[in-house]
Amino acid sequence: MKLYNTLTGKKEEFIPVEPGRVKMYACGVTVYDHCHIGHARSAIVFDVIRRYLKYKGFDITYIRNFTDIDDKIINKAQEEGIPWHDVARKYTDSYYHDMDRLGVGRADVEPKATEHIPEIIAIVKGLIDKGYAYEIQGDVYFDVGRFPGYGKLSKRDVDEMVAGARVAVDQKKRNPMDFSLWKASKQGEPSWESPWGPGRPGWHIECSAMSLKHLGETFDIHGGGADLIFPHHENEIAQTEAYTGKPFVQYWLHNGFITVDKEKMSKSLGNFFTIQEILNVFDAEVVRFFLLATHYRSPIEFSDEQLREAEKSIDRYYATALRIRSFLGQDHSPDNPGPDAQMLRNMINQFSDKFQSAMDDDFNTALAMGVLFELVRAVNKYMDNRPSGTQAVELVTHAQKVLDKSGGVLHMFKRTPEEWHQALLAVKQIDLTKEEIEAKIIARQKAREEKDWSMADGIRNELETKGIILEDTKESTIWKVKIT
RNA sequence: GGCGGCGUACCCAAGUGGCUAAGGGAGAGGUCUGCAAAACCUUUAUUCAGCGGUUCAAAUCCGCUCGCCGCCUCCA
Repeated sequence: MKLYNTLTGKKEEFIPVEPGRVKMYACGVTVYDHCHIGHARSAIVFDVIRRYLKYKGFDITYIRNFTDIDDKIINKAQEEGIPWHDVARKYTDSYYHDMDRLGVGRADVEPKATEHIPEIIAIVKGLIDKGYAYEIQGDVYFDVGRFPGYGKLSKRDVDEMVAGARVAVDQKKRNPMDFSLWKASKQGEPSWESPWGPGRPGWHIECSAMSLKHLGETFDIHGGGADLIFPHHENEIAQTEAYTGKPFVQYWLHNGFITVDKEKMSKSLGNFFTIQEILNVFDAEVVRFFLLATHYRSPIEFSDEQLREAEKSIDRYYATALRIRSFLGQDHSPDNPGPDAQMLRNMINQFSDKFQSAMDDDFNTALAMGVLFELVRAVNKYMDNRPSGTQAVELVTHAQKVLDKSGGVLHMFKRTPEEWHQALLAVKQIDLTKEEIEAKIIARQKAREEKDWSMADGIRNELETKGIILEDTKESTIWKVKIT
């Protein structure tokens, strides 16, 4: 298995520190607002990576943190006139609500910064003792000049950064690049007692404290959005390695951004769509598909059109799933494996290898989904010839199994076709119940038996104007939500 | 200014040295169907932003040019 390591700038063979075990940490969110689709991307990408590593048989420990104390949370608390911890709780709840809907699994440990204050203080103290940090008027800064590897992740040179610095230099710092480990609290701000007086953690130290506590000094994978490379992850490396004297992380993984009109979606530009907004119009699985149809490091342009295409693809999958089920439920007395049996058998045999080699290549979910849809087409083609008999049943059952298994890794295609259409009924706000539709189908069926085509077509057209498509098969008539 | 990345068909998107350049959407034609829809088949890139180079061989490596984006400030 190869993965692209930001630290080396290359795809590398994945060798965990401890054979068979993977320790992974992904930066979560600062809980000061609702999550947007960019947060969803990061969460889903690492969710899939986690699931795939598990599928490969690794014993994985996955940590994803919450930053629950921060300037933005304090500001939000002032804006809303509520205590800061209520802000944190409110948006933590919102995060869970969104992620549960998107099928993002809970991490093994989901630590919060405020639950690790003693650990944070211990590290800050240790860094001061070792001469890597200094205290001024209750603030503690990391002395970047003392850490020779500074810039190795983001490929930056400290002197050049200082020369090009766009941010006002804090006079208290020895070096403009030095960053906060501990911040003295102002009057009325949340604070914790520390050897440097009342204060709160700096911006990066929490991740060091939490990963150290839950994963140890050196672990395998650390992930997050590409915007965290600098300064967040660079600073994490500096403070953690300075503190432990050991390598911090083996593989750094960073997901690309979501763009709108080619520009990065971000809070400051205001060009973002919250997860809730999108889930009002599209099913969660559509969002998941949309995000996984592109390699995780590439930018994704956000658009309704792309989401609609994702919706069509999923619909195609469930249409096939329905066909498979009805095929398997049929009478299979004549033994006729059909002309494409060998072709399908070959496809199935190759499928798992192709799927895995796609995923093994830096988690290429886009390619993996291509492989999946190749098999979908092959199964449809096979069933088109109306094969029958035990061999045919065995083949189609096998195809269904391998599709299910790889769908499980992506955490998609888990529902029944009925559940999918039921979900679409809700999300498209179609003013018909399943029962009403089924009653119409029965009425139409009667008309069809009487060869009253105008009546039958009238019912079909009536449903179509309401967004429901009818499809007549040999066995029955099925309904689907119209996708445009 | 420094560093990094991207540019593949009408659209989205895999492919990073060598079999016919995946897959999806859209369009066109066909099979099937009471008619449809779905499904399937055929079709849409002798070509991968442009130019030059390396090589027996390049979309893939190197150089230059053009265009776009990201990070350098909180940011997934």
